[in-house]
This record gives sequence, C-alpha cells and structure tokens, in this order.
Amino acid sequence: MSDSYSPITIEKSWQARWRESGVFATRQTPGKPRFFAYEYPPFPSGELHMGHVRNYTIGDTVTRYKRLQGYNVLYTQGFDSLGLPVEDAAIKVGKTPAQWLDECIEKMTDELFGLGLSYDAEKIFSYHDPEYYKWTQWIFLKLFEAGAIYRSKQWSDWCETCITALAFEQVEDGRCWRCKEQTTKTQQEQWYIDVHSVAPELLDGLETFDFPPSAKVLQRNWIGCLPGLFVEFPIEGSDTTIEVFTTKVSAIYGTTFIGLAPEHPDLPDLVTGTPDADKVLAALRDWCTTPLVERMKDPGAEGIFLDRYCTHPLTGERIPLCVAPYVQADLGTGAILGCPAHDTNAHRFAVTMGLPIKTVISPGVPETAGSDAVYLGEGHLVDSGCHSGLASSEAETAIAQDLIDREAARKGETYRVRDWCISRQRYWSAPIPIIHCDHCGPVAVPEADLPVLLPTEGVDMTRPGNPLEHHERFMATQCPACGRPARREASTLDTFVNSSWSYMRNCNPHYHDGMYDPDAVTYWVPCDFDIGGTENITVANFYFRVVLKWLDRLGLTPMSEPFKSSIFHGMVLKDGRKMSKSLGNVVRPTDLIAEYGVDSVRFQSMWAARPDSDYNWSDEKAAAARRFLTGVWYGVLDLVPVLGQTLPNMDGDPVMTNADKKFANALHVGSGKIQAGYERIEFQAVCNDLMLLWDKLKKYSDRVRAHATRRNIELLRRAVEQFLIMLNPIAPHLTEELWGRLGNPVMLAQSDHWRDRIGQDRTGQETVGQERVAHEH
RNA sequence: GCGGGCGUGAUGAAAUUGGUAGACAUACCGGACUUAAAAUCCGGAGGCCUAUGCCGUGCGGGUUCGAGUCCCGCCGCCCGCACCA
Repeated sequence: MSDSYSPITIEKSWQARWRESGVFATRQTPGKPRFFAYEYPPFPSGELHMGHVRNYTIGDTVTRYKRLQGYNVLYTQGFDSLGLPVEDAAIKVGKTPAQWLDECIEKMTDELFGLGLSYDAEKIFSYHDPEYYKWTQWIFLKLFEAGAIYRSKQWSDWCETCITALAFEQVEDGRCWRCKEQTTKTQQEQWYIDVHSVAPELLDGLETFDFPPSAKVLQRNWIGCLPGLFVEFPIEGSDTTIEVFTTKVSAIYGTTFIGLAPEHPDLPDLVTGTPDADKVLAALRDWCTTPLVERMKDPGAEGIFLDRYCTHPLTGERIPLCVAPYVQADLGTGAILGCPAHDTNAHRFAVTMGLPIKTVISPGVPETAGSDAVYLGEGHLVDSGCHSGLASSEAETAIAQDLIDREAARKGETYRVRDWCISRQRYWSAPIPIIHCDHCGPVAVPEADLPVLLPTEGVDMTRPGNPLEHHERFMATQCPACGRPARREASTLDTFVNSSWSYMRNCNPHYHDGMYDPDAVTYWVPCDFDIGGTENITVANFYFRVVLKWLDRLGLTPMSEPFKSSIFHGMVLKDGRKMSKSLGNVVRPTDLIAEYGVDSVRFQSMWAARPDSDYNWSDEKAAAARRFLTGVWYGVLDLVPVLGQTLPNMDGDPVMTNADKKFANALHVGSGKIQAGYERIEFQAVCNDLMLLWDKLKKYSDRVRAHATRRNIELLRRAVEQFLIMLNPIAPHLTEELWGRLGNPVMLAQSDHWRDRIGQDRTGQETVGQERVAHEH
C-alpha cells in the first residue's frame, strides 16, 4: 500500500476487514459492563442525508468509545419500513412498497456501513418483515385482551389528503404532520390505546431517567395532570346527572351556566324531543367536524341554550345547560362550571350569550369589587351561602369536603393527554389483527394465526381509499369464534406502534418463541443511550413509553422505561437555513465522502458543534478536518522508523528531562480531558483537545528525533498510541491503519485498548446516563 | 400568558468549576517558497489610544482580595405548549 493518504482505499479496506472478522458481533460475556445504544430507525429512503450522518456518527462514536473501554456493546439498526411515509414514497415512483423497499434498504444499508458504523450486521432487521410485525400484532392482542386497546366511534382527527385517521399528536396547528394539509374530524370506528390509565406512571417515570430538560418538561405538560374535583349536577326532569370537572371549586357559587362540549355524549339524549332538535344536531355536527384549533380561535363564540336545566348542588338554583363550542370533549368530563366572573372563557361566552355574571370571590379592594372584569386571583368569598367570608384558599377545601359529604362530588385529577388513535385507513402497515363478524362483533385473531399477513400481490393502489378494503383475498375470512364468514379489519397500525418496541427486538431479531428474547432483553434493556432528532426524542419516545407502561403492567416485560438516557442532536444547516430540495441547498453525504473521505466527514460533523445545537455545514471546516487528519497520517508514518529503532540501554540516559516531564504531563492532562469529553458526549471539545494534543505531540517528536533516548522513544510511542486510540471513535479507519502500521497486531476495534493503555473511565460500571443524572443533583 | 433553553471576538467556541478571558479552529491580514496561483510553512490580530495605560463575557446592582462563573433585578433571542375548565 502506498504511503500517500488515500481515505477511500483505507476506508473500504477496513470496512471489509471489520465485517469479515466479525468484531462488531454483539457479546454478552460475563464480568463486563454493558452498553446498549439505540438510534431511532432511519426511514429507508435509499439515501442518507446530513442529519443521518450526524445522528449515527454520534451513536457510533459513543459505542466505539465504550468498546475501547471494555464494555459489551449492543449497537445495531432496524429499518422503519412500515407506515404512511413508505407508502407515499412508493406511490410517487409508481411501485409497490415491497418493490420499492428492497432496493432502498439495500442501498441504505451500504451507505450506513459506508459511514464506518460499527453495527452488528447480524441484528439488522426491518419492520415490514412478518417475523417482526407478527409480534407487533401480538402486542395489539395482549393490550386488546387487557382492555388497554379499545374501539370507539368518538370524534377523531382526519386527513382528507392522506385519507386516514390521525393521532391527536400528529395534527400540528390543525394540519396533518405528513402532508401539511388542513385536517378535519370524523366520527368513525377507530382503535385507541388507553393513555389516560397509564398517565400517572408516565409522569412518575419521567423522574427516573436522564432526559434533556426541555423534553422532560414537554412530556410533562403534554401529559398535563390537573388535580381537581368532579361535581354532579342533577338534571331537572330526569334522573341523570351532568358531571363537571373543576380545579377551582371555590367559585362554584358563581355558576350561572353549565357548558357542554359539542361532542358531549349526553347531548343527543338531551336534545331529543326538543322543538329545535334537528337544528341543534346540525350545529353540533358542524362544530365536531371543525379542527379544535379553529374552534378555539374564538372562545366567546355563540353557543346554544338547550332549554334544559340542572340543579346547583349547594344552592338548589336552576342552572341552564348550554353547548359551548370552546369546551373540549377530551378534557375533564367535557362539561364545565360556567363561572363568568372568575374564568376568562366563561366570561366571554356569558357576554355573548347574555348570561348573568355573578361575583363570588372578592379581592377585598374596593375599586375592583363589583367591576365587570374577570377576577382570577385569590380573595374571600362573597354571596356564597354558608361559605361567605372564607378565604378562597380555605373555601377550596371546605366546599370540596361539603360536596363530598353530600355525595355530590369526588376528588380526582384529569389529564390533558389524549388516548392514542392507532388505526390508519392505509395499506402499508401491520394489519390490525381483528375479524368483524356479524354475529360476534369484533373478534381477536387467535395467536396461532399470527401474523395476519399484509398482502403484497394483487393490491390496487390506484383506487382512492384503503387498498386493503378492496382486496377480497385479504378481507374474506371466517369468524374465529363461530366459524361463519366474516371480514377482516382493514385498518392498519400507526407507524409509531411498529417502532414502539423495536429496541426489544434489537437485542435478538431472530428469536422465534416470543416478541423478544428474554435473556437478551434482561441483559440489555433499558438502553443506556438513545440519540435522535427532537421529534424522535419527544413524540416517538412518548409512544414507546406508553406501550411499555402497558406491557409492564401486564407483566410482559422486565422493565418499565425503555431508556436510561436520551439526547437529541441539532440540525445541519446550510447558509443558516434548513437544507431542503426547494431551497436547492442540500449537501449530499455521498458527495462529501467522495471528496473528503468518511473520517474527515465524521470528524467535521463531531467538531462543528456540540451535539445538541444546530450547525452550519461549511466546506472550509471539512477541508480543515481533512487537513488535520492528513497531518496525522504523514506525521505518524514519519514516526514509524523513529519509534521502531532500538537503542542500547545507556547508563548515561537522564532519568527524564524537563521537556520529557512537561510532555508527559501534557499527555496525561490531555487524555483526561479527552476522556471526560467522551463521557459527557461533548465531542466538539474532544476534537479540539485532540488537535491540541497532536500539536504538542508533533513538537515533542521533533525533540525526540533530534536526541533519541530509550526513554523518550518509549514515551513518544506511548503518546502516539494513546492518541490513535483516542482519535479512533471519531476517525476509525485512519487510526486502524496507522495502528497497524505501528506493528500492533490487535485491531483497535477488537479490544479494550483504552482501558488497557490509558485507563478506565471514572464512572466504572456506570453508564453515561447515570453520570449525567448524578451531575444534575 | 405559562414553561424550557441561551446571551463571550467577524464565526464555531475554550476557560482546570471563583483565580492571567478569548485556548484550539475557521475566515481575515502580513511574510516565506513559487514565473504565477493553489497547497504548505512562519507571523499578526478583543476594543480605545502615540504610548505608559484604560475599557472589555447582553444591561444594572450585589457578595468577594478576586466574578464569564455565585445572588438580585432588567433587556434580548430561540424552542415548546396554549384562551386547560
């Protein structure tokens, strides 16, 4: 091999050697700490983008560092090959998803390994493999049996363009997360995962793992626990009640109406028989189909008097029932206490509807008392029967107790989070394993009949709507309960259901006797480290947790949180803007690799910014990275003969000159800083410190060249080797090659050289995540 | 409105955790080598000033022998949630 630096030659050769030698095969050897790094799966578009390069280089760097530290590492990948994005991409090029995927996954796999990623190739799998989605369906059945999955005709978000239902979280500002078109709402049978019931665990669990503070807060707000009181209002002329939820019961004497969400399930009954029933129902329909964001734009919008009344549980007053469009069905009970004097929305609504406004909490300041303004603060109660005069904070507990004693109320909390709508009226995902029978209703597919295969032949994708519905061979079946002819459920699972348990499958994707290999999962999960973009870390992570909370409750998993530690990476920008085809500023990783070599691209990606901040792609910086690595290449090669010489052991050798001592110290301090940088996932600092150390190393090597002694050659050799070990996680190919040229027989990828030659990480058995938690407190 | 993050050169950013602010790098300027350019190497550089010096980590206070770092109060930017019962 020639001595000029040719990244492509070196990189291809080392990638092949790593693969052939199987150094990245997962090991569960006893007596070693473990490290499982999870990366959110790539959508198999067939071509990497800069975001992938950044994401996966971070993951790879971490795992290579951990291997060098003597950890058993699990690092592999699964392809997110089911779901709407794949189906749409295939339609665009006029292929079936299956045809399209074959090519793309192959190409994508090559590109991933081309980045030098140290994946365990044997463990790579795809979500559209029936061996995988069989178990996704199995999870569905388990949750269905337990009541965690239910079918409901409640109003759900709907995208006309994608022709499918959407989860609440997949609607962004009234628009579909995929096509960005305005969404609407429909009332069709859809499948839901009960998130409400596991909300307390989801909230508590947040405290147990290391998560970026912003993401933690986001999920906490998202779950949104509101403690309060459920109060029953008896309906006049009926033996039923309306239940409202309130967080401010101290204002209950100021109730002048009860506001019902247009979706409120009792409304049809309340309206039936009234003269305007048809008109009212039409109006309700109108509100129900409008996306929530639209409806909430004007909370003071006119509602409807129902001409029905309920009775105030404390005063016995007649309180009118109204439909208030600003009231949300999924929050609390979908019915609210209308206290216009002490609630902004109720006030606006009361003004529009001409309802009375009754002040019951007085701030005790004369000029504000009696004014028309809404008073939201504390004060003392007025006009509140036997509770008048109490401070509002005292009244909160006193009135609650009073109502509870009268059996008119119960304490509780409501969660802002919505149950997760998981059914999609689209073709390319795991079919929901349910059979609809005219006699038995929806019946679970027996476990033995799994997987319910997604047909890949005879699918007509040109017709609008769900192609599965028109696929007779798929649809026609028998009822597992009564044996009569029946129809399959044509909806498929939301893409996040597919990925929700992928990290368990990563441990052993070839396991046949269950959804996961229990030995492997007990050993590896929860994952020590998880890296993704912001959406992964917030949205996907949340869904993963929901599914796991249920599996844990059902005793199906040995853990209750998927990850010990998550971090997110920023975006890669070009000229300060997001890379996009429409702006024409897309930088293609394959071009960069051809120009600079993988190691330089990796180095530049890690060096450009700390992982969590955005950075601007810059050619100058890539060139600088290349220059640095080129310098290392020639620098180390030049030293090979120097380090290889054997000098006689001369008694006259000074023990250690000042220069030796100074350099030895610089090496020690530098290594410590570099190690700390790796531990804290601050790779930018690692790169800077590596460059600094290299500079010192080069200067010292000139000194050694001028006056070589056994001792300083020994020190220099140690320094060069340490330097290569420390640079290895970021620039693995170059360092392997140089390491070999120095005569080291055992590959860098093959052994725990770091622990051997430099020292153990300060945290010992602890993981990165735990260390970060420890720093926080 | 609520919550979270962040403010240091032209730029990405360092600062041994309270001890010489701006390491290292990019861009920039100058020099060397070249017929020339590129590459490479060497040197310069926070601001003000002729200079001794003075001022400098968003702004204003405070604690301290000493503050980018700790405390209080403002200002500005980014992100998330939202008329939440």
